[in-house]
Amino acid sequence: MPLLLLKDLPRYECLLEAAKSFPDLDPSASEVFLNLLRTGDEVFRVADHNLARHEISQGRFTVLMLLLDKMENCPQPRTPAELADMAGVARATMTGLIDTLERDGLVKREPNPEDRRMMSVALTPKGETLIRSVLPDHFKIMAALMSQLSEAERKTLVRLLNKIVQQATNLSPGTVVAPDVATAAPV
Amino acid sequence: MPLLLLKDLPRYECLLEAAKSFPDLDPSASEVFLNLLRTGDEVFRVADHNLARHEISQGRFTVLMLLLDKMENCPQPRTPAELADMAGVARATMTGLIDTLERDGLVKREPNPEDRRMMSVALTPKGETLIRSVLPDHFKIMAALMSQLSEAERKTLVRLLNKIVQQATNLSPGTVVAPDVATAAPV
DNA sequence: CGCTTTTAGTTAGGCCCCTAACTATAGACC
DNA sequence: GGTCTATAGTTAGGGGCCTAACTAAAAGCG
Repeated sequence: MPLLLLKDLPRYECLLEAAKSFPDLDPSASEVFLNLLRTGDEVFRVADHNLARHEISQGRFTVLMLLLDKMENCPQPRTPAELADMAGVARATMTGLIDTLERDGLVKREPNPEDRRMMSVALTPKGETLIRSVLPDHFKIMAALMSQLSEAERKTLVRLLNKIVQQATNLSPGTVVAPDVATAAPV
Repeated sequence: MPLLLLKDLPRYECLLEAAKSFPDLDPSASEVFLNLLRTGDEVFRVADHNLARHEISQGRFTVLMLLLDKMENCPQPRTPAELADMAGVARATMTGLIDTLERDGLVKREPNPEDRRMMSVALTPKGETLIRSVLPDHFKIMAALMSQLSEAERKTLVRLLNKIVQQATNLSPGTVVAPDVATAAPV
């Protein structure tokens, strides 16, 4: 839904050509980058389109999934802050999500009597019914999307993706990618 | 920036456990799915964070890149409709992007004298200066993100991603993933 | 106890993204 | 020529995402 990046990926030859005028451009790295964003976007759209048939978005789906406590063995978030952390969004974003979910009667907020700063969020019966009705199709979608990959290929893919995530988290705190970035001329 | 999906990915064992109560759940497929979205999101954030230092977003960056005609050999979009198609967004979205880019003096709209329904969009000198100032860092970011992958791994990754994209585009038109989807009980 | 810092959550404002509906022009066909 | 359809672009309205600023409660500390 979100990404917006070159639906028609530039041809690889074009990247190689462009590399001549941009010394920093690494053609194969750019190719992976673009394909990764594009694939993520495409997969996201397919899953989201299915969820939309049940009138919920990815964000709402994620919140409901996190609150579904019948998933044994998984730690159970209860507060907006925990939900935001696990979903990887800002707390203000989670406030908005819970607002609309509560408006639609899918979750319920209750104040925590022990710490009056905190809220406790829980699924309503209606919310649980909805999320359970969506899950089978969602699982089928995921299985269908990956159906062309062997088990070995899936393992390889996850391993390579994790290498990138690792690198991304290394890069994200400082965000300084090269010495000259800090001293680059202001625009 | 956009995705929102389980920053802390559920443990694989948890998926296996959950598979017992959800027959449609394919654990390895779900694992790939979640890792793919998470990696795409993480990579997107890193790139976006860098672009933000130059006061532009991914969407704006993409539009400016598409308009930068010094990339030889690449077809040159000129109208909002072409830009929208190549960027993979709705035309209304492109209208909004061009609105803000024009407001900031980075692009310019001009009516097409031959077909008065059409507009022609072009970079201003200010826009070209900006995009050129951003590119070196952006290329470095992409290279850094992929620096842990060998050339062979990059090829493998692109190949596997393309398998998924292929499957996603197969699935997207009909979106019916299994026979019982159409006949599922309404919620 | 009172003051400061920290933490939970919300509010305010903005951008990106969508679909649906609308305006205006162009093209096709009688 | 006049209508009917198709196309380009915009507008309207909504959701999700963000950061920054705010309120309220808790916790640390003299």
